[in-house]
Amino acid sequence: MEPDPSPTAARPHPTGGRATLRDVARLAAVSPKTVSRVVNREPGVTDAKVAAVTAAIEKLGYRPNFTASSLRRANGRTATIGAVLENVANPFSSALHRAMEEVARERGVLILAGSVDEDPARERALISAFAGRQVDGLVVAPASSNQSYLTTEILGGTPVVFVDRPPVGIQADTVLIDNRAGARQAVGHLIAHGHRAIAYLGDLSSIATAQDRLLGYQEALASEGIRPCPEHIVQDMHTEEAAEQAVHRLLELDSPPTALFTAQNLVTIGAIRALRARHRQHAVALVGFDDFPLADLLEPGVTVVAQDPSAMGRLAASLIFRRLDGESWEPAVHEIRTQLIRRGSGEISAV
Amino acid sequence: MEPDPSPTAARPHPTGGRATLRDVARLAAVSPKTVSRVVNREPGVTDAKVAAVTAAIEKLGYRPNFTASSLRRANGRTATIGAVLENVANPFSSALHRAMEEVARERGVLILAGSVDEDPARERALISAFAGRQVDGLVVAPASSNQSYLTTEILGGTPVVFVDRPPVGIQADTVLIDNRAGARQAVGHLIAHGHRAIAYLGDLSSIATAQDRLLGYQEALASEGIRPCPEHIVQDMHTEEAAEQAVHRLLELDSPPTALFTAQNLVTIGAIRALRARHRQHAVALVGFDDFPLADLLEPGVTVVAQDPSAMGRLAASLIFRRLDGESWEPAVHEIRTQLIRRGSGEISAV
DNA sequence: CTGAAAGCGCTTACAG
DNA sequence: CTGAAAGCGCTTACAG
Repeated sequence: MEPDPSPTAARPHPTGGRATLRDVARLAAVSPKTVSRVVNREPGVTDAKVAAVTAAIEKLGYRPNFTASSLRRANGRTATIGAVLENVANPFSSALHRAMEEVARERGVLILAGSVDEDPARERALISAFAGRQVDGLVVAPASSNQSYLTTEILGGTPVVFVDRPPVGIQADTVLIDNRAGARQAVGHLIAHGHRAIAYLGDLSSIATAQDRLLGYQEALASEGIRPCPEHIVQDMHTEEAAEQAVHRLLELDSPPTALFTAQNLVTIGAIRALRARHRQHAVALVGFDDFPLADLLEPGVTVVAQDPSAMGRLAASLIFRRLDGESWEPAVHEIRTQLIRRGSGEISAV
Repeated sequence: MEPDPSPTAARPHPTGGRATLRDVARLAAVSPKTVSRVVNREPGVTDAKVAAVTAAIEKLGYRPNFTASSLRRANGRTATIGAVLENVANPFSSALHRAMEEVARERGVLILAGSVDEDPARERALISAFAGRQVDGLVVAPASSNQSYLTTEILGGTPVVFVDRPPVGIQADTVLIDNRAGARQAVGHLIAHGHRAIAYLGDLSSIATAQDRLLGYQEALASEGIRPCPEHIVQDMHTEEAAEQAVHRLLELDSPPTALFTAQNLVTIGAIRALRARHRQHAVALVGFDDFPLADLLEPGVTVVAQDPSAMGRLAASLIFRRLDGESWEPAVHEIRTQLIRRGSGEISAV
């Protein structure tokens, strides 16, 4: 049995489906080429024909098929770029997305976005789906351990920019936070407030940014001649709950830390929950990596090293567009600076 | 001057650009149709030809042009749906987006998303750009005052679902929060805690949801025989700052409210800032409409009437897909229930 | 099991 | 100023 057409789905056109440029041409009694001229606002069509074509377009409810035109058009551009994000719903990714959209909109370009959720298979599937839809460029926050499979796209002339994490096995423009410097800044701030027993709580150690933040932590301590207690370094937490448990365990140690450096968003939140549960939020210092909404409304306010996802997104998008405009340069790494925001939790002094 | 090709952009194919199905056919010494069969995993091709084609694909770095194939394919589907959101970076929109993505991914469908920012012109521009790219369906959180211009799309057979706000001037599936009932629930909760002087603080009165929330507020009061003080009703706030100012003014009235019903997210945050600044957060009760991250970590925790954007997004996407699968029904409004979450701020009793 | 011809909706490259 | 022919990369509808 044929599926019933929707009751509201009357067909304005006898052949079913939408009106085409040809239909408009027929109704306006001109050639397809003339309709094309009118649609694309090319000059040199008599007013009478423009009027006839416009009327026919109106009458048939004709909408140009941009997809078909880009197949034939000289540059073949689809005016679409793909954004491979960690998770469109998390504040960092969605700020990136929004900033890219802003830059893209000025050029009439749309964004196709998708979430990877740290799944390498999904990274590849998304990129392949985007490539299949002929995106003009690709902004990728990589999750897999190697992106050399993208060589084909880059060789084919599609600009690719990596954000947040560096690519492996391939050269391409990359927009990163200076994670090491940011972590040094955070930990240095705690040291300046008299802390020496500073714990590191970080995300999956497989993630490059987590590795860099741990490095920065170690460097900051080393530069002050502090040797971190191995028990104070906790890695591989990817949820609030894991971080919460870890902080509980840390505070039950014989020599608990007096300060925490929480190297990722969810880890920061989890740590705050644990401190709250123990009524220690005004006693144990905390600096988090990555800002989050309402951090200033908590008590104490949460001191963070803030990233600037909007700046990253804007830069990533503009690199894409500059390449599409024909500019050319050797792929480079762009590092966006972090900013320490003092709100209280990081200014608790060691006793 | 011709733009220089990027130094890394060597051309694997003599004609420049990417390899096509034809190139593969030539290299594998088969017809284009056979390559098409292999690419689409159609049965009935000899192993030898499959191997030859696969090798050629590999050698040339061939990627099928899905856009071109959908132009010719019987159903013409692009496996893409468009999401017209308020702002991809706000938590409500991004939760909607994410939920739609989840449903879409199961079917290999991608999401094209864009932000309207309450600008009617952008709503139309986005929808037109999506339609031009032949999206299979459209999920729209409308900002303009009339959506009848979408009639053409719906008549053309493109499923359209409205979310968060009802469409005007057109019949289509719509997924809403029960704003009136939610507001009644919030205000009823405050009344149950002894409050009679309850302020309403709401978003732009031009927005349908804001109107419904005000109605719910008025109904809840009326049902208890309470007549609201006109000065306690403040509308048309669209930023945190505006809400903050408004709360300051309310608390300086001769008869200030003892409780606040903040009918939107940013308004809630702004109100909390004002209460904090006056150290009144434990004295003035507050119930917000719409949940937000960390609401439970503030002091007091923020009592809210929560919407369920994930449920809305899932439902909206599945309605699109059911229509695409050929199901048919009269357009209907689906109301998703709200949920009161008690966290402290709403349980402060009137003195 | 395989392929030649036609065509999806549009633009290019011409010719008049 | 206008249009007929060819073709973008692919699939359809056939024929063998």
